[in-house]
Parts: sequence; structure tokens; C-alpha cells
Amino acid sequence: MAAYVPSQVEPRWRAAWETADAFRAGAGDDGRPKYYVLEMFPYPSGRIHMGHVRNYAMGDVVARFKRARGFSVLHPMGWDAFGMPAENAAMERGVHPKGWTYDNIAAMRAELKALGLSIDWSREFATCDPSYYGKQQAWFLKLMERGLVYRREANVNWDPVDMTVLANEQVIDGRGWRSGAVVEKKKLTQWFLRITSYADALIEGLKTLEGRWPDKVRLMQENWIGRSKGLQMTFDFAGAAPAGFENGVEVYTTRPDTLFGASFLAIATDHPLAESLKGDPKVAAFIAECKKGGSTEADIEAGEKLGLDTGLAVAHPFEPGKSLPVWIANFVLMDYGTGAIFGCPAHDQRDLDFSRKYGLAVKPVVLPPGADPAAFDVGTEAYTGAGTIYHSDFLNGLSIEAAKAEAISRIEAMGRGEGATVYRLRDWGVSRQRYWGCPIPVIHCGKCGVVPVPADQLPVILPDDVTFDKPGNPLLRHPTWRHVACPSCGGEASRETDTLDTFVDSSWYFARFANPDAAEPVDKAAADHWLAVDQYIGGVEHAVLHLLYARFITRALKDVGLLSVEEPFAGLFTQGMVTHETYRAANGEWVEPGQVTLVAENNKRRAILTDTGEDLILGDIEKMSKSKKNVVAPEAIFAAYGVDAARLFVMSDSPPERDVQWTTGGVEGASRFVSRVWAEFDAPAGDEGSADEALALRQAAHRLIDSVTDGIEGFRFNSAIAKLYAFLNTLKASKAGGAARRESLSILARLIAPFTPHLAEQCWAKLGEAGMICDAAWPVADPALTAQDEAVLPVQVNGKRRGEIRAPVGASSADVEKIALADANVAAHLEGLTLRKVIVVQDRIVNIVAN
RNA sequence: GCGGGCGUGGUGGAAUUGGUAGACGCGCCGGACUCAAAAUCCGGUUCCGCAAGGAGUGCCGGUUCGACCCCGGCCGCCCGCACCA
Repeated sequence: MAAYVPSQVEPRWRAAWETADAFRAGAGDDGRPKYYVLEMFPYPSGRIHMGHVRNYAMGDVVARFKRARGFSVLHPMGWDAFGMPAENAAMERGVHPKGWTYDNIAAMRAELKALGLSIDWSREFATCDPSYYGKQQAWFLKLMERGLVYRREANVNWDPVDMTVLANEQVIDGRGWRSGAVVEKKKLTQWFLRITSYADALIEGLKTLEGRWPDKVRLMQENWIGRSKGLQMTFDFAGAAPAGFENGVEVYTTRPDTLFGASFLAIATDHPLAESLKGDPKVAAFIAECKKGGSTEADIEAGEKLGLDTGLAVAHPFEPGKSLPVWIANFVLMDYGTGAIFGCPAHDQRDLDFSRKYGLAVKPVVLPPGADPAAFDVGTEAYTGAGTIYHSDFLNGLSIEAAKAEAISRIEAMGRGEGATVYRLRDWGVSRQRYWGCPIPVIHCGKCGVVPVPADQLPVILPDDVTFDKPGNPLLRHPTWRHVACPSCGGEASRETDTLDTFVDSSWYFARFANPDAAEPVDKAAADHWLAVDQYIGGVEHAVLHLLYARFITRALKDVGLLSVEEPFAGLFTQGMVTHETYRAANGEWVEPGQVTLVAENNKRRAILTDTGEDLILGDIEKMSKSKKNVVAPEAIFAAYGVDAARLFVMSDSPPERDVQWTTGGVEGASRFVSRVWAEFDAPAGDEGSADEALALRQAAHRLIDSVTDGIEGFRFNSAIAKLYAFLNTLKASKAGGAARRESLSILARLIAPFTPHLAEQCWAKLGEAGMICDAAWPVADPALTAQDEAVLPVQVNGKRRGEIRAPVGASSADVEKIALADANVAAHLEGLTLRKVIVVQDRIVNIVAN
């Protein structure tokens, strides 16, 4: 009998797996069906955290399970290695982004390897490897040829201190997240990927993912793309049109049914018409005033609707002689629809607020069901519900839907516009004025314009000799790098110094894993074999950005002939975070869990500072973060309890899609399970025991196979683990020994293998089984042993449980009824009552209705 | 404001399809071992009640022989989007 010491056992098995090269993906020619498991690859920050442990442990469960089930599994790992933190480290500490990144990768690789993951490390790459981003440049140019890449001037978030564009996520309360400087809106010429031309396809594609992607994520993407159907139409000016606007003003609406309720037209402050009126000092001042207001959530919430009457007017398309004033308004957005709207205040809250403020007419045209047309009026709340159109000439009496269709067809017949679909989704701005990213492979020539870098000159490699002593893009001030000859005319030209958004890097890495050494960006044959990813696992925070971009790029790569699939991820699972309770001292400072002692008094928990005994405030349970000091370092946990216990705990205590709260007690429980399992394997087998006991144990083991299998298939790891715990209790209590016990242990070892692989190997070896358990087949339940021959049925009288009977499985209702009525306790409760009805649900329950 | 989700013991959470509510873990209580403690092992643990029994899955109501599960209305919490015409 030897105690189980994870720190001694676990490294041995990791070494054994590595020596055997156990997890190298097959070539796909051995007849086994393929299965591609992938967890979202990490950013190499330098250390792994508990969130990584949970994410990769879950992927590993799936990978090891599918291997055991006879699949040829691909389970690779890589690094999302470009990005700002490397440049920040360079600026703060004088290290080179490249050295910093590769050092971090080395450190994290070691930590991930310590997790005992069944990963094919031979396919590892980092997105900052020229052999990766060079291929990215190659397909970028193919997309460009196909018109999916373009350049235009756009408003961007500009950090005046760091002198770079910031992504929206990097602007916090109107300030740059690093510099703290107030972010400016600046017009810059930027590169864009034409994701909007896939808007419909990306919405339609979501339907094919039903059932295998969380509904929530599909819905979020659908909302993000934001398709709406409506009418795009022209309003002509009443009277003289301003120069350049002789063709009127284009407006988009989803409510053409309310056209007769229109009382004004409003255009965005940056609408071309507004720009053209800037000669008027009042207009210029108004626009400047609007621009001052920030665009953050809080600003909008507090922001009042502002408008300026231009003095211009347009003609109503259906009412001859009626004209509508044209206003410039701060609530109209230039980049949605046409940047101009018609306002129908009675049926739109914003239009109503605006009209009440500026004294514009409010004319209801939708009558709520049952309302009196003479009396119905709109106060301060616009009516947006269902109803019947009135006050609207030829639309009168129609439903909203019918009126929309009629208005559109009239406008179309008049040649004034047509039904149109508009999306909330914008094209993807991918330019970053950053060094540590994939160079955009184009050259700017004074004569030839934008010239793609010829294929034989790829990759465009980032220069190493750059400086970070000044803010701004180091590529821009590099003495030689950008100066090149134009590939087209040979004249002096300069390289593009913008690099690609790092989300581009992560939009195709899963395809590169099919063959990371391929000369082409994607090895078509290998990708055709492995894609789509059968199971993708990651955090829900990527529900829109990464997962939408990857779906788009996959479709784009298909259209340029590099891929065959349309959807990259056939199955998606979004796992919850690892949280931890927070502790605060009286002075408000956060206290690390390591310094806290928890005491329980009469079911009340108290936290005290271990050193001083000072009382602490028990705070909320929050995502582990340095600022709240509620972080538990994985290495310390591995050292104290072992990797298996840590893996087991993060999967056992909550459903995988929900957050799990890290607790010391919880990981200790998992660690106890590990020791207890080993104790069972380490104990002498003992005598056969009685036939009944042997049968009962074998039945429990075979039923366990089914429940653990179902649990893993259905991503109910917590339930599967609970069943394993329960079986261990059964095993400990069982007096069966000999063959039955040995069989049960063999089953148990294989069922725990996906969760606690090191322990499983040790147990397998102890059983004297040949080979390693990572190569062993998943056990198959014997139907003869999982079948029940007798059912235990609760008996209810008037819905209350009064007894329990045993009956052969499949017994007839009449027989079961007889047994139930014979039960003493049941009979007692039926005394003095008249039997009305007996409901027997076969093998489940009996309910006797009596009064 | 719009869209989505969730409310079960002291606690994290179980409960294939409407069929024994509280599996399993944590905590707590009791016992064994120990000079003692820790560790370990064994037993108990929804609430009220000595018991018989009664109540019970956020609240109110409905459907049903039977509801954590389905329907209607509230209350609370969480997440996403947000001046999107």
C-alpha cells in the first residue's frame, strides 16, 4: 500500500506520452473517422491562469474521449501572438516585442504541457512566425484581387498621445486605455475587409449551426449583423434645391406605412448636405457643438436630442403641396442607412422627443385596436404597437404589414425608390498603426497607386531593428524598410506601414493546423480532411467578434478556392469563467485568498486575516483578476494537489457553460477523490464474494459506462463526475472481489481517463493491463447488465407518496395495481376512501386517485 | 429602451421525455482512531414536529391523476445590444 503522490506520478506519465508521441494526429488514411477538437488558442501573456486550465481541460476531455471511441483525433495548439501588450512591454521595459513574445510562449508552453493535455505539439505555431503571417499575406492579396479588400477614408478613434488608432474596445469612457488621453475622432485612410457582402450568408449560415452552437451566440450574431427590411426612397426639395442636391435626399425607413405621419426630415451632422451648408456660421457652430458630445454609452444616455432647422424643405411624395422641413439632428447616424430619415413622431419615440422639443407636428396614423379615432392622441409616449392605418388616404384601413407593402409598391411605381435591406454590420476596418502585427502586403507608388507585393516577394517580414523610444508606429520611422522600388514601374515607392488587426490572425489558424508546413496558405487536401472543426471550445466573450470574423474569412477563403467548407466550426461550446470570492480589509484594500482564514460559525462564514486575526469583509464572487487580488495561481495548485485534482475540480463543481467558483474545499474534495480511487486500485482484490454482490457491482459499473458516456457527449461533465464519485462509494461499500471487482476497476480506470489522465494511467498499470490507457478503447456496456429486471415504483395516493413497491420490469398495469393496493401503508391511506382511478406509468410510478 | 437567460437546502449544484425533489461535492453535527490535534475512516444532515404527519423548487394563479419542468401575471438577479430610422 503506497500513498498516491501526484507530484511523483504525474510527470512520469507526461514523459511516457511524449516518448510514445501518443497524440500525434494520424494521416487520415487508417479508416478511422476524423474528429477535430480545438480550444481557442491563447494569447501568450506569459502565464496560464485557471480560466486556461478549465478551457483546455474541457477540450482534453473531449479529445481523449473521442480517441478512446475510435476517432482519429486532431487536437492542436498554437499562439495568438501579435498584439499590443508586446509593444507596451517594449515601451515600458525596453525589451523587444519578438523576444518578449517568444519567451512568453516558451514559459506558457511548459505550463500547458504540465496540464497533461493530449495535444499534437508537432503542429504548433505562433501567428507572429513569418511562416504563418506570410501565408496570411498571400491570401489577403487573393481577397484583394477578388474585391474583398478596399481602402477608404474613415472616422477612427485616434489616441493623440500614443499616436495610433484604437479599436472601439480599447476606448474606455472616451479615453485611450493605455495613455488615458481623450480619444479624438480622426479621418484616416484605412484598409477594410468587405464582410458586409457576406451579411446575408452569415445570417443564413447560422441556421445550419442550430443545435450545435449555443442559441445565445447565434442570436447575438444575428442581432449584430442586424438585418432590417424597409424602403429606400428620395424626397425632392420643395422649391430650389441646394447645389449638388438636385436629385433630392435619400432616406431609409422600416416604417413606410407611417409616411402620412411624417412631419420632418432629419439628416446626420456629417451628411453631405449638412457639410455643404457649413458656409452658414449657424450650421457650422451647431455641427461643432454636436461633435463635442462623446459617443460613449453614458453620453448617449444623458445626451439630449439637438436639432437645427436648415430652412430647406422637401415635398411629401403622396400629398401634393405638403412640405416637410429639413433639420440637422445629432441623433441621426451617418453610417446607418442613408444618414437621413423622415420623422414620424407619433410612432417613434426619438422622433417624438425631438418634435416635442422643437414644436413639430405630431400626427398619429396608426390606430390601436379598439381605440376611438376621434379621441386617440399621443402624449409623451410614441405608439409603436399593432393597429390599423388611418389619416393616410389610400393606406386607410390596412394593417401595418399591408400598408408597408402598399407604400413600397407605390413608391416603386413612382420611381422614387425601392424596397431595401439594410444591415447594422459595417465593413471590418483592419488597419492598425502598430509594429507588432502582420504587415499589409502592398506598396504605394506615386505613379501606379496601390500595388500588391508580388507573390515571389512574400512574406513581407517585419524588421527587427526598430525603436520604441518615441510614440507612434516604429515602421513609419524605420530608416530603410519602407523604401522600396515599385514592383510595377520600378520607380521609388513605399511600403504600407499599417499592420493587420490581430483578429485577422485568429480568423484562419484552425485551417492552418491541417498542415502548418504547407506552401500554400491552406493545404486543400488536408483541410478538406480535417475541417470543419467538430468541436470548438472557448469563452463566450468571443461570441461576436472572433467567431463572426472566422466565419466570414472561412467563406471568403472558400470563394478564392482555398477551402471547401463554409462554416469553420460545426460545434461550438462556450465555457464559463473561473471565479473566486473576494476579501477586503476595513481600509478597503483587497486581500489575497492566501492570507485569509475562513471560519464557520453556525452556518455563517467569516473571513479573517491569518496573520493578525483582523476581520475581513466577504466580497462578491467575481472573475479572477489581479486588481481584486482574487487570483489563484495554477502552479501553486498543481504543486499542492496535483494536476488531475485541479482539472477535476474545475469541471466538477458547476455545469461547464456556467461560471465555476474556485474554493479550497472544492479542490481538496477532488484531491480526496484521486486518493480514494488509488486506494481502491492499491488494495488487494480479495475473495470473489457472493454471486449477488458480484452481479450488483458489475451492474453498477456497466450502468456507469452509459451515464458517463452520455454525460461527456452532452457536455455535462459535472454530472458525469458526480456519477463517478457515486460509483466509487458503491465500489467501496461492495463486498465483491475477484473478477467482478477487477472488471469494475478496469471500467473505472477508462472512464476517469479523460478527466484525470495521469491517475488513470497509474491505475491501468497497476491492473497490469498492456499498453497505456490513452490508447485503450472506451468500455462498452453489456446490455444484459444495464437492463433492469425489477422496477421500484413509488405509489402515490392523490399525488402524495405513500409507499414503494417492487414489480418486474414491464409488468402489466393490472398486476402492478394489485401489488400497489396490497401495500400496507397504501391500504392504510385508502381506508374510508372510494377508489376512483389508478394510473400506472410502466416501470415508473403508480398514482391512486380516491376520495 | 430592445433582445436573451436564470431564480432549487447553510453552500456549488443534481433531477433523459410532466412521474420518488435535493444525486455528488463543500460545510456542519456525531462517532472511531489518537495522550492530543491534523489527516483518514464510519454515520447523520431541506424545514417544522418526540412521533404520526405536514410543508417545500422566487411570488400569485392555471392546466394535469401528477408540475422544479407546461401556460398566464408579478418580483428579483445576470448577460448582450443600444439614438440602427
